[in-house]
Amino acid sequence: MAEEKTKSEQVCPECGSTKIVRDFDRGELICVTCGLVIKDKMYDRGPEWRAFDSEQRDKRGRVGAPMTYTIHDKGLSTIIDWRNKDVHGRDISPTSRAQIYRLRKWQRRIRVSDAAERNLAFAMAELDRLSSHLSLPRSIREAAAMIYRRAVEENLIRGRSIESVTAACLYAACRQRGVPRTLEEIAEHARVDKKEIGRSYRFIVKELNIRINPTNPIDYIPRFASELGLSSTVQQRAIEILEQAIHMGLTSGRGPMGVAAAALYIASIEKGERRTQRDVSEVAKVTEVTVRNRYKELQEKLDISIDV
DNA sequence: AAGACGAAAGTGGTTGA
DNA sequence: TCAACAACTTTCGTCTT
Repeated sequence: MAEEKTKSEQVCPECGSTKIVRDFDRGELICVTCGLVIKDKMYDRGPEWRAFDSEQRDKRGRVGAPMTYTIHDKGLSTIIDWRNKDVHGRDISPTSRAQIYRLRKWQRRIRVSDAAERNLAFAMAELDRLSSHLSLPRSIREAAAMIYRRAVEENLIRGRSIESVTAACLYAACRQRGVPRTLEEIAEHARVDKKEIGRSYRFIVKELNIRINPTNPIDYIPRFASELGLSSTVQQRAIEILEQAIHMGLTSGRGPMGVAAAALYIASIEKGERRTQRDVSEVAKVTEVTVRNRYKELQEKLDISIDV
């Protein structure tokens, strides 16, 4: 996983350090000194052009998914009808008739590629919208776009909505790069439900032979920890616990988010920054019961005792 | 009163015949 | 295609702090 990092001018609220890097892969700002995740929302704001006066601004003021692309042709394409008559109803001479035939032929071709283009344009816009809402870095978008194009080439879109497929591609890209975004989070911003996205996802992954590693619970730790306002000490400990758990095979078959939540819960108590099961379960999007079951399990198998 | 606990029944997805 | 299955959820009553 490539980690692009650049300096920024921000000051860490935790330790006052100015050594803050931007992790584009995860869409997070991270303090190097104390490990605090400062902000995990890096929205892609606005367009890439600059406007130098108000007239230009008005002309270029559209940002986001161009919804009109969904409407067939926007009514702009030329129509050459099948009759060999000109606008006055007179017959067309044989010489120009041949020309008209050629025109018809090309028009048919153009219309087809037009539809494909429109499809792609809509899909890309949707991809941009989604990844921006989810604060995903460019690299993920590119990866998702690549997958989408392959899906189009292999005719995998037929029978599925563009929206569900784009969401599925995005999720696949996230999984591939180990960037922690859950299917649920993607579904929140997509206009399709989770089930539908999941179905498209499985289909595409299978058909395109995309190799995907099982989700690593450790990937979730920084994000969950920062949402819970936990220190880097706790994070470290949680990761330690998870490494042991993975080593002992306690994570296979378990939902990665449940395990991550449990590890954080234990770590938070150990380090005297206790969070309730409910708080932890909320950010991990699992139930308290699951957190309980997982943490009991970890506690037993790893021989961790918590004195309260 | 809030948090933690655990039992029991229900849900959606995977697997193997 | 169907049934068995494990993980997870929902719900709810009880105990603890």
